[in-house]
Amino acid sequence: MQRYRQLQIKLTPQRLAILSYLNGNKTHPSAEDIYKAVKKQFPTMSFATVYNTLEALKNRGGVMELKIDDKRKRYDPDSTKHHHFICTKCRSIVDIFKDYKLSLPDELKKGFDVTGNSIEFYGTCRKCKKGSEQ
Amino acid sequence: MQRYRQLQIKLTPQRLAILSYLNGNKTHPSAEDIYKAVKKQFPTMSFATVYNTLEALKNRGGVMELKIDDKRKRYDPDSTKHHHFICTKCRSIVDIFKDYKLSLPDELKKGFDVTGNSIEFYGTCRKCKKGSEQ
DNA sequence: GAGTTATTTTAGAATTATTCTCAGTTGATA
DNA sequence: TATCAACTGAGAATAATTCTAAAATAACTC
Repeated sequence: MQRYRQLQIKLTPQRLAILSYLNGNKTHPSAEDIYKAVKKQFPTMSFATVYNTLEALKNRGGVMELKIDDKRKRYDPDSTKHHHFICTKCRSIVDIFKDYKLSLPDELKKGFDVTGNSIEFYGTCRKCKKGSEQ
Repeated sequence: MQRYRQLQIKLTPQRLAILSYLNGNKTHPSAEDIYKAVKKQFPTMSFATVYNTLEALKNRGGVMELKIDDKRKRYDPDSTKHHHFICTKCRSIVDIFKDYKLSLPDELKKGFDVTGNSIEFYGTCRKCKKGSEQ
């Protein structure tokens, strides 16, 4: 919870429930996933609160917004630099921790400042591969 | 136009106008951009036609759907393998043609089949960099 | 611990991108 | 040039997200 104090946001019970749901969560949930989970504890929870909290966290680096799903935004509580593998069969998302050193092609090197990059791998995950081999 | 015949879709005047707008277009337009542009020639053009055509093209590899913009889908008529640079100041998107050989970290290598990857670079583009140096 | 205040919560409305519907039209093929 | 599956288009439907404004409250001060 120390971590949350550092966020410098008002710690309401609703926000703590959202933070606790996100903490260590590797499923890359959507706003709706979060809403549904937290609504169990706080039946009056509204989407506005979910989105407000996510916005506040985003601005403070407490969560990353992923544009991986073309239907809805997904959120990743791990804001340390990493990439993603997306299974094209089951749509699951796996974190990839590896520091790829990527530089722009020579003709763009001058003039462009690169501050970061994000890689998405596509393919078949372990589970789906096993499943199809049966 | 030879290229379009190969797509095996019915070539209606509306579709030809969309194809002609997309052909060589490096702006990564949204459905609305396409709609507005083509509506000039075909005032009765509807969004349904734009989306139908994009769907048909997508399925045949004639266009790529980009999840680069968190507000709306963007479309890229260049479906050859390439990556993108997104300027965090002016939001412009620049194509990056370079074949980065990326492999998963060792612990994921077995079990995962990678069929492709997509890289987004973030930073300041040439124009914005120049602008801020004035 | 009580008072103050700026921030947050919430229900519901509003907005926006995308998809759907279905009647009327048309490109492609024979 | 007739046929028909595929396409167009106006508008309605859907779904994710944002906005609104009144009531509630966390955090700060004394």
